[in-house]
Amino acid sequence: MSKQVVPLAVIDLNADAPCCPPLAQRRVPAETAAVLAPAFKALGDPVRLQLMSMIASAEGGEACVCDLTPAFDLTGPTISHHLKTLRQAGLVDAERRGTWVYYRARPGILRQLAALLTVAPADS
Amino acid sequence: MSKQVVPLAVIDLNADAPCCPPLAQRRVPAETAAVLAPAFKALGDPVRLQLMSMIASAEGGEACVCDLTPAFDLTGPTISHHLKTLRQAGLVDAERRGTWVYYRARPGILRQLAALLTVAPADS
DNA sequence: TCTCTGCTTAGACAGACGTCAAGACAGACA
DNA sequence: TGTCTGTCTTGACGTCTGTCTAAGCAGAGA
Repeated sequence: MSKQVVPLAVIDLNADAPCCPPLAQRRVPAETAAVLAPAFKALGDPVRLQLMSMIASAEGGEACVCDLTPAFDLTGPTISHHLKTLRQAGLVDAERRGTWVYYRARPGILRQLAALLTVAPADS
Repeated sequence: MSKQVVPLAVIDLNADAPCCPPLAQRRVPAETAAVLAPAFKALGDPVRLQLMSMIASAEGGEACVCDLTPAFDLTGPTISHHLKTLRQAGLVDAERRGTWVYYRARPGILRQLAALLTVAPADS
């Protein structure tokens, strides 16, 4: 797992414009890879991928933990742990309002990742 | 790490057309998540992200292991291990020609992943 | 056939990850 | 204020991952 999350902020993960050219267009520099790989890693678990999707596709753009937890055969702490991983990867934001905690997706970084994976329309 | 790679082939990772609507549009079903998460996981390491980029952006669409290995401060077997991971995730293909082994990216699955991460242009 | 080069596989080890149980904390309501 | 509900944090345990060294396998050339 080559070390741990690098807290580099050289790349603005919240910017709307893609930070980097597509992966297939130019070689990704080591610094960029170190920043973006943790985000891919966070999406590399089926539970987190579904959580991310549930949050991003939720009405109003945010989802309550109380809605997320029952959707899985996992305990509350485990879901909380996965949500923390998504938060640390910069993929979601959390906010407590009263009893419940609400999670909201950060579209900026999703755009960065999508842009990086973009491939020319016809060359398969 | 929630078990191991699921060998499901319900989703055609080589199809050119996206298999699934964007993650932020509709909730990703468990089966889809189980198939696509390993691909994200494979990209979740800085070394593999760079390898993938070097292969996908190489002239002629393919890269020789002999060109990839010297680009990292890692031993040959370690690079070979990472390439195997990318291969098992369906992200690249390998072919031996004479003495050297060449790796080629599979644009289909990259398109699937990019499509899944696609976000509406303006909602951040 | 023999030897050399290049890549993969096998085995081992340290560290990270996924999961759970138990406890702590924050807010709502009587 | 006291209690209840709901969520997060902490600690522990088993498994997986990333890396290395050593060994094995496949072609090329003498």
